[in-house]
Amino acid sequence: MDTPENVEDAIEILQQLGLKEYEARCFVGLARVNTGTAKKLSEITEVPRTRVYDAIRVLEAQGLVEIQHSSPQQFRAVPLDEAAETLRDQYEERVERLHNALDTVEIVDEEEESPVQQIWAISGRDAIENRTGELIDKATDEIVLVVGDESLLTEGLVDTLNAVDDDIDLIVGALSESLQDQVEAAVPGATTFVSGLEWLRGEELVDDETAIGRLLLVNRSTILVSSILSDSKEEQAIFGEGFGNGLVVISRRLMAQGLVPARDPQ
Amino acid sequence: MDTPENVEDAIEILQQLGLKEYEARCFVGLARVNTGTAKKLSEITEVPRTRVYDAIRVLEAQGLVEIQHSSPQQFRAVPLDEAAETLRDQYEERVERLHNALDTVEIVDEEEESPVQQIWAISGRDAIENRTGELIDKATDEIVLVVGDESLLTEGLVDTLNAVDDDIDLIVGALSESLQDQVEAAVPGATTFVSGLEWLRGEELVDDETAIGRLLLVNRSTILVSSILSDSKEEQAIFGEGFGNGLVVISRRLMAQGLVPARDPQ
DNA sequence: TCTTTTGTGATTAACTGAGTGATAGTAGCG
DNA sequence: CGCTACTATCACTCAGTTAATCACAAAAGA
Repeated sequence: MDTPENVEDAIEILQQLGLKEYEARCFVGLARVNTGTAKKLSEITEVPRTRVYDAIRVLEAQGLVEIQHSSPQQFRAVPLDEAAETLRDQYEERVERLHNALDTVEIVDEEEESPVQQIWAISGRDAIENRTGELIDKATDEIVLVVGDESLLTEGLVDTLNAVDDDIDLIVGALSESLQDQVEAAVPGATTFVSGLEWLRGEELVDDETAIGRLLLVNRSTILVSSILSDSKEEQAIFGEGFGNGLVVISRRLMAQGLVPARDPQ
Repeated sequence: MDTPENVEDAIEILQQLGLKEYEARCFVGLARVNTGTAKKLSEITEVPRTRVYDAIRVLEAQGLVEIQHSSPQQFRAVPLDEAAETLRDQYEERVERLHNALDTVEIVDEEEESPVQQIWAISGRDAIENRTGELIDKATDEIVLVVGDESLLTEGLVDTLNAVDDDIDLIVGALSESLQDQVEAAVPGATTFVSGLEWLRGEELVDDETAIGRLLLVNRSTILVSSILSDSKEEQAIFGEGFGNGLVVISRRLMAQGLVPARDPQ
């Protein structure tokens, strides 16, 4: 009995959302019993009974739990949808306040530098997807995108691609035919092709623990390449701007090797 | 110089969003300078230089910062909108995973109890507003709402009220004429009135430090009363269901005293 | 009245994060 | 080259927080 898989998951997620361990355990406990006393909760959640009260109070203050002030006190969790909504509201408020606070100070000192060879690293699926979207939105001439994994072809990405202006060349590659089919179906406006990316093998650019993620070249001058660590599944990317950028050299090589149906190799 | 008002605010908010102090300081620092080295950041943010690297790495892993692996390393913050979007994505993912995890276990034991006199307490503006919305959505016959403060008449509440079915009596009271006017303008379908809520004075129900928040009676059987602590501005509510509920007795009293244009007192 | 349960507060232990110093690797410069 | 200054990483201390346990008073039930 006790602590099924998902219960532990839920507790962990709640902690990521900012709750303490006891608070998370108590909330999950309440989500399982509709209503309960400190004693009952303590038994279910393995939280010391005397600490349940504190945890519940915090949860109550956050609007996640209701308290019935009888003796013994009864507790119950707010319905999950409501709780999620409350957390979301809280989050949105904070982001907005952050936005306001930073907007008013971002005006700062500093003389400009003009570095030439900038290559930046970013991590995280969400961040990379957002950056991909930004770059696509800002394209004026040409977009070359190679998608390395099915899971990267998200709804958001598809929407972004379909919103691309007609007079921009949109070329989307895939690592397999099935992926290509998916791309073709989802993004009718794109020219698609299949690329094995064999050029990556035999190079020291990528080792066995790394799978190709995505590859984006915008206007021949901005490029983003990502990989997915096979163990952690985390996505990492490097990103370069400027025509003279070293990364762009790599992209030229891609062209030269016929990876991409280049139309005008310089 | 150093640490303008808003910078401190931003740092605090970022911490609420889950960042550590150093991480928050570094992010805000980067938001101010576009690009910087550890040394520069250390000067701006007052974070020990040797700790900047750790903080930045964490930020990078979360997709909030980009790193240029040169020597010296260069850091820069992801554009604010992008960062906010990334944080939002992260949040949504977590809530969804939480949803999934709890949905599959919420099926739990427990025999039912049938308590009669349940009065529950909930706290927090967002939570109470959500609960208010839920109750209004579920109304079938009558909604009586008294809004005690202008700040509570939020966009969300207005939308909820305007979505109420036509054949449900919707009666909205306000504490002042100006508030009433606002209500009338925002919710054309409602019958409005002004109530001074003087009945509260002279009772021991509310002390000087507490202002009336909202008062909601749905179908004559579910009631929610909230107050706003004048010092902390925190909203607290009590909430009762069931016709025989003691709170409903209070609502009858409201009716009897003509607070609400009752149509059928008993 | 007595016993059990319930709620609160105090106390300790374990941990995490803030702050500091030591050290190895890297640039620049004579 | 070889020096110095700087950069990046690591190891460590100290403080504040959180987890965990205990002691005790108030309340409930017998």
